Order: sequence, then structure tokens, then C-alpha cells
Amino acid sequence: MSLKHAIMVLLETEAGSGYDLLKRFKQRLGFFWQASHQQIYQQLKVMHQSELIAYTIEKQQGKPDRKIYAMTQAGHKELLAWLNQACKPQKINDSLLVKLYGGHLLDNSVLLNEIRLHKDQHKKALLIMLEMEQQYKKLDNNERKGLVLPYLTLRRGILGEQAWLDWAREVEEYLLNPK
Amino acid sequence: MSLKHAIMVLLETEAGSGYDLLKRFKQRLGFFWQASHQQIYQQLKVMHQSELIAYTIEKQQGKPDRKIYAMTQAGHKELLAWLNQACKPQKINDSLLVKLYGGHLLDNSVLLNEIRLHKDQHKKALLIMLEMEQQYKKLDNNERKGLVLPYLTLRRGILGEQAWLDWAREVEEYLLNPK
DNA sequence: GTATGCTATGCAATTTATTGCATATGGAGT
DNA sequence: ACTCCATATGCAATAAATTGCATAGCATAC
Repeated sequence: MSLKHAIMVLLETEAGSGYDLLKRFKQRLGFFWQASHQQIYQQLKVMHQSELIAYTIEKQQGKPDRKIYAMTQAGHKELLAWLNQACKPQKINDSLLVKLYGGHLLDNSVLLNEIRLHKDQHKKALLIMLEMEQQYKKLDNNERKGLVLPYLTLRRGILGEQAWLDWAREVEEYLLNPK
Repeated sequence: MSLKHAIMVLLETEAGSGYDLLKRFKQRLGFFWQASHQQIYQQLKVMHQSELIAYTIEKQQGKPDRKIYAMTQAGHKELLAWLNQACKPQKINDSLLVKLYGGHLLDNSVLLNEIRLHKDQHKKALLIMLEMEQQYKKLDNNERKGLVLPYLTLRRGILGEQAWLDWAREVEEYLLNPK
């Protein structure tokens, strides 16, 4: 299980509440690690029970109190152990491709439609990432140095999305001109 | 849940046992849908209970009997309904990128090592897919016509792996010459 | 001869993820 | 006025995936 470790990676540099983590997931790990708020809160509870993290309460008015979680020493140790261990290859479950594989049961137009829906989303994702890349490039040398690794993950996203879009173009051509 | 639908896509063209399906998953959907044998057998049981599939028993000597599953009308209907429905974007959970993101806690050499392990696997996968592509291209027009959609999924695998390897090259450069 | 791997199925326990519900305030837009 | 969105947390039930175990013969390689 790695949601645990993803949370620790995020908490390691800065303490935060479940809600903060939710936002960090969306903003920073969004395109390679997805987690719902329920998952995060549940996981935080479990991790607190096993003392990988601790929290202090921040009182608020009108809104519910915030639990600010921070890594414990045990958590830090566990994180390092995980980082030093080889991780298994990514598990891919892509239902769009299953659908395409079984697409002979459908009209090409239905497939084309579906592909285009996905294409829009991939395009949007790419634009956001390219924008993030521009932001990174504007930073001065010193700031960039501290962000090389996150930047490399961003590059993965960019190259991945570009490849996806290249593929989508091939698919559209085939579906429009069936030979 | 889509394991159900992936199984139906595979059963739709040809009946088969759980073990047959396991092999089909590996050979045909392997790079975009992964399922363990436990998952498949459990799912077949559930699908049989809800009458999406039916089986006949094939007796064997020495080996356990084979249950040959085939789609029912209800199954076919459900499959078509699923195919006609837009599927949600793929969920990605890639722990290698989480690790890279949190990699400032590690030596570059550890990261490099890990990347290289993955690179080997991606290279192997790419070679297999390129070989499959060659096989496809050797077929005559008529045979190819029936396999266009599976071929397009193969193209996704190829373009995806190439992009992954391009990215790995960038990462290696950065890790070897930290600026 | 010994070990490994393939064929062929499955149960049980546990861990993870999803879905749906619940609450409550404050601000911005129409 | 009304709606939508963001903030902020969580429970409960269900669904799905993982891990570990179990059986057993046959073939191949070393």
C-alpha cells in the first residue's frame, strides 16, 4: 500500500491537515497519484493509530477544527525504509483501451466520440502541466535546484500526455478512414 | 468496476475457462489491464451468480475439471450497455513517481538504480510489443481488417513505452549531472 | 534425482478503495 | 433570494484487490 507513503512524502516537507493533503494531492501529485478525501481521512486515522504521524488541533470559528498532522520519528523511519526499497511496476487498468479492444460491437462513431472526450481532458491536463513548466523555468537557479525532482515528475506527465495525444491522432485517422 | 467488463470483452469472442482468461489477459490486455488469477476466479463466480455468464464442465484426467464459461444474453446486453457508456478517465497510481517526488531524502544513486530497473522492464515490454506489431503487419489485408482495434491498443502501448523511455533518459541525465 | 514451471482451480482473511450520506459556515456570482 | 463552490471533517456499508494458503499431476531442464 502506497497511499500511506504518498501521504508521508507530502507531510515530510510540511505538516498539514487532511484537507491540506487533499489539495496537495490535487496540485502536486494529481497526475500520478489520485486519492479521494475519504481515502485520505481514513488513512490518516490508521496512520495515527500506528503512530507514524501525530496531530495537534487548530481551533477555528464557524468551521470544524483542523487536525494538523506531522511526521513522527517512526514515520520518518518507515518512509526512508520504503524509499530505499524497489517498488513494483505500476499497475495499469485502463478501461478505455478495454473498450477499444472490444469496440467491434460498436459503431465507429461511438468510439470516436469517446476518444474525443478523453482527448479534451488530456489536452487540458497537458496545458496545465506546460504552464507549470513555464513557472518552473522562470525561477532562479537556486530555487530550481530544490525542485528538480518534482520537475522531473512533471516532465513525465508532459511526455506521457503528448504521447497520449499522438496516439489519439492515429486512432482518429483509423476510425475516420477504415481500410 | 470494470474487471467484469474486461472479462466480458474477452468472453464475447470466445468462450473459455478461468485459466484461459488468465492467459488472454496476459497476452492481449496485459499492458493495459492487469488481473490476478484470484481476482478472475472470484469475479467469474460472482458473474455466474448474477447470470451474466454460464458454464459447462469439461472433464479432464489427472487435472481438475475445466469450467468453460460463455456469455449469456443478459451478459451480452450488459456488455453493450457498458460499451455505450462513457468511461471515466483512467486512475493512475504510480509509486515510482511518488518516490522520485520525495527523492531528496535519498542519494541520487539509489534513484538512478531504481529508474534503471524500471527501464529494463519497459524496454522488454516495448520489444515484445514491437514484435507483435511486426506480426500484425505480416498479415494480409483481410486478416488485418478484423484486428484493427486490437492493433490500435497495441499502438497505445508502443507510444506509451517509447515516451516512458524518453523520459527515463531525461531523468538519467539530470541525476548524473546535477546542476 | 531434484527443482522449476505450467496446468487448473479455489478458499479465507485482510487490506484498500468506492459510494453514499452527513454537517455547517462563509463568500461569490446571477 | 438563491445557488454554487470552497472549507473542513468524518461514518458506514459495500465492493474490489491483495496476500497467503492449498492441491496435484505432468513435463522439462540441469
